[in-house]
Amino acid sequence: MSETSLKEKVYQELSRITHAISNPKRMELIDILSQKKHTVEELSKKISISIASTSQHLQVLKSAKLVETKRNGNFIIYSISDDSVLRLVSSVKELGFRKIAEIERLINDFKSDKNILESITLDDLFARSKKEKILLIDVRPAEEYESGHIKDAVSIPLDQLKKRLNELPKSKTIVAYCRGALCVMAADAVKLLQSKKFKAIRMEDGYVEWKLKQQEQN
Amino acid sequence: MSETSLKEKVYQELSRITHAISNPKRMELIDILSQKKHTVEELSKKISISIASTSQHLQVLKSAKLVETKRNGNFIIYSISDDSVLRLVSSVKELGFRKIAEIERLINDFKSDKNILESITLDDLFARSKKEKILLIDVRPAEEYESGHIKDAVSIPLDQLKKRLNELPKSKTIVAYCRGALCVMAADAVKLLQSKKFKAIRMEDGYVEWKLKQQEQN
DNA sequence: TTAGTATTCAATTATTTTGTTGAATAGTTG
DNA sequence: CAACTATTCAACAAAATAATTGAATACTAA
Repeated sequence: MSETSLKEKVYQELSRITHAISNPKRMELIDILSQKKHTVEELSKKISISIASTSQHLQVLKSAKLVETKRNGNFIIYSISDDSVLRLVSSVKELGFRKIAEIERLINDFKSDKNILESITLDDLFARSKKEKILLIDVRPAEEYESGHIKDAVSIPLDQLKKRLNELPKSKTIVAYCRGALCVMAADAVKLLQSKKFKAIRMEDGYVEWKLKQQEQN
Repeated sequence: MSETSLKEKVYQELSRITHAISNPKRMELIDILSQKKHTVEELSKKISISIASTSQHLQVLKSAKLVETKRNGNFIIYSISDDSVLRLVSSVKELGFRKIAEIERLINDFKSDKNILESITLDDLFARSKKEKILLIDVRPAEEYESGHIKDAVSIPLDQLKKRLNELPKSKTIVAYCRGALCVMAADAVKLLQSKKFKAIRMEDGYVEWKLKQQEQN
């Protein structure tokens, strides 16, 4: 009797974790925080709901220990609490991208809307970098790069790319990445570069995927 | 505009997956199905709610593509749809066992209630099996063993153990496993064996954990 | 075809969740 | 200390969820 009760409590606690990301806005919050720390106000703007609502969502995430807070001056900064959260989200995405026809359809629509053609994965990048000279560029906003980036990547935020083309070599293949499969910045960068006769290609994996891969190998 | 809308739809679909396991009963269903296929009626008994409710929960899981069905005679058999579901659940548990104080407390209560003392992990098992002679026994019900088991494990369901002690050697270390960290059968087996002067120890990982580990290595 | 049975559907009720607005709070900074 | 401000709390309405019971369905098997 007390046995089943204990068991039920454990399932209850476990489902509290998944409950925390069972809401689209909270899932989006976690995804945004995976890239970089943010204040409540910033997050509220990004997910387009009121500050009070955002705060409530963040508290759900916090009570499930998925995010943590730190004060900085007047602001409270939210961040992902642990890399195991990244793994959790990554496995949800894996399942979603693989099994849910609706998501596959959405991603294909997204790609064709944006004229996203060829792309490589992290594994492809490693393989190619052994055979040819590659320049890896991170086209996310500079703050996100500073908060963490793939080894050997150079920061060239998308909005600076046009002005900084002279920094880039025509002899190397340029690989651009941003926030992952659903981010359009790297594709835009590649389109610009290709129109200027650079050898450029998009990588669909981002910093988070690289970080998780690093850990696997240790 | 259509960009954010697409993004929102993706988060909505992703959260549908986590929503599916954001309920204790459904989490338990997935956990039960991780061991073995079941009919609706069997599942209903195991989670102690009505058949109609169980059916409805199963349909939520099915629409999120976490489980799938197959007819067998009069019965409809539910099973986990894909190993990526096991990975998802495993990452939820990892996060839960690591970060949620409440779960840690519950597990410790559980262990002390059951007098569960020493236990080893799969990694420990591999290491020890190179140094000494080990007999690995699977004490789950025979059906679960038949549905899948750790390589080289011998099936001795807990309720048969007493009668089959003569099959077991006193020279080897006996390692018993069942369904994982929250399953008490292996602990009971070890207690019985130790009282009969066997060298016995419990392994906290189960078949699911082993299966996921196998895949990692390929 | 008919009887039988496992499962699903429908309708209902109690409970929980989401998002809003406006007030309260806590902590910083001058 | 006092003013300021980012964040959280409280109260509410609308919507969604979980579980039950009883009826309907879909399939099997004789």
